[in-house]
Amino acid sequence: MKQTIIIYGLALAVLIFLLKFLEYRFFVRDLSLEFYLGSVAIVFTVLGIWAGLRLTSKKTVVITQTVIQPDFQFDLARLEKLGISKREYEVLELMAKGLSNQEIADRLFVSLNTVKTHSSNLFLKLEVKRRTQAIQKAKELQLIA
Amino acid sequence: MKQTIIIYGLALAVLIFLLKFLEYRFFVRDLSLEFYLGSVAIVFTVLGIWAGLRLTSKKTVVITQTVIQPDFQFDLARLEKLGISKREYEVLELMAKGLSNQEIADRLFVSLNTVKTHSSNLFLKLEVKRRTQAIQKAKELQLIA
DNA sequence: AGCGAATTCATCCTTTCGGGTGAAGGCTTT
DNA sequence: AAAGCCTTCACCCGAAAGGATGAATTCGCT
Repeated sequence: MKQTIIIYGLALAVLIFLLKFLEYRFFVRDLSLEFYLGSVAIVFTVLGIWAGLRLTSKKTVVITQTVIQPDFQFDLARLEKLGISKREYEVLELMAKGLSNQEIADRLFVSLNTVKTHSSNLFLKLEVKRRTQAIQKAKELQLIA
Repeated sequence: MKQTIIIYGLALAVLIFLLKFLEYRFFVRDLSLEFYLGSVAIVFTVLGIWAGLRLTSKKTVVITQTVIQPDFQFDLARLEKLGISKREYEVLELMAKGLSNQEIADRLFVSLNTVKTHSSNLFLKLEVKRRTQAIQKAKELQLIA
């Protein structure tokens, strides 16, 4: 979250700079105000869409590999029984990929503290003490692949 | 999709109307251009974010799939190629079971420092940075079950 | 006997984890 | 409106993990 704001802020600064630059360099004021506003609107719409995408992007990596597999089915009932939320599950997935809390935070666009909260709750719900055990147990319970 | 575009268009129209209205009613031109632009930027950023969310929140289906390897066999050649020693391998195994360094030390009857040395060397040889990654990579390489 | 690898342990230091607590805002249900 | 859960974030603190380096001992092999 903090990172996203920072990036957005930087982009904003750059854009403002560009606008002022254009304003003084090419006398944009001479152009119609509507055109000016339109440009700004378009740019920020795109920026907004980008931010929106970043904030909700979820990489769905499909591992394709042959071999007969006894289909792993997403046991939602099991998740609910343990009271694991969607966000916590996302953290669990990334955790199982070997990412550090900071890396998970960056990927989910939340703060490190948030990830720590989620992981702590995860450990409680999975009744484990460490992330390595959480990964193990999650695999045993077929919560993750 | 279509609905989103329509709503976006309507919102756009309303905004334009509002802007023109403000412009003529309250002489917004007298306000600083920066303020005017800022408002537009903010509004369209929000609109963009909203649109981005609408366009992507359709359905994030997570396709998970397990891939189990046929029979696992101890590939000693692979171990040697990586230069992983017996002791390091033992540490790796216990590590993969979710044990802490201290627990591994107790189980192997060595000191904590020794385990840390082994694990550090393991990380170097497996070219990873954390134990979770080491476990992953070891499984990929079929070094462990 | 000697060389090299493996094993063991240590110290110092930094980073990462994890526990505990509090809190704010959003969303849902009652 | 109130209650409850989810999500987010913050702060503090201690434990665990990891990096760098040095060193002693043992073991296998020539």
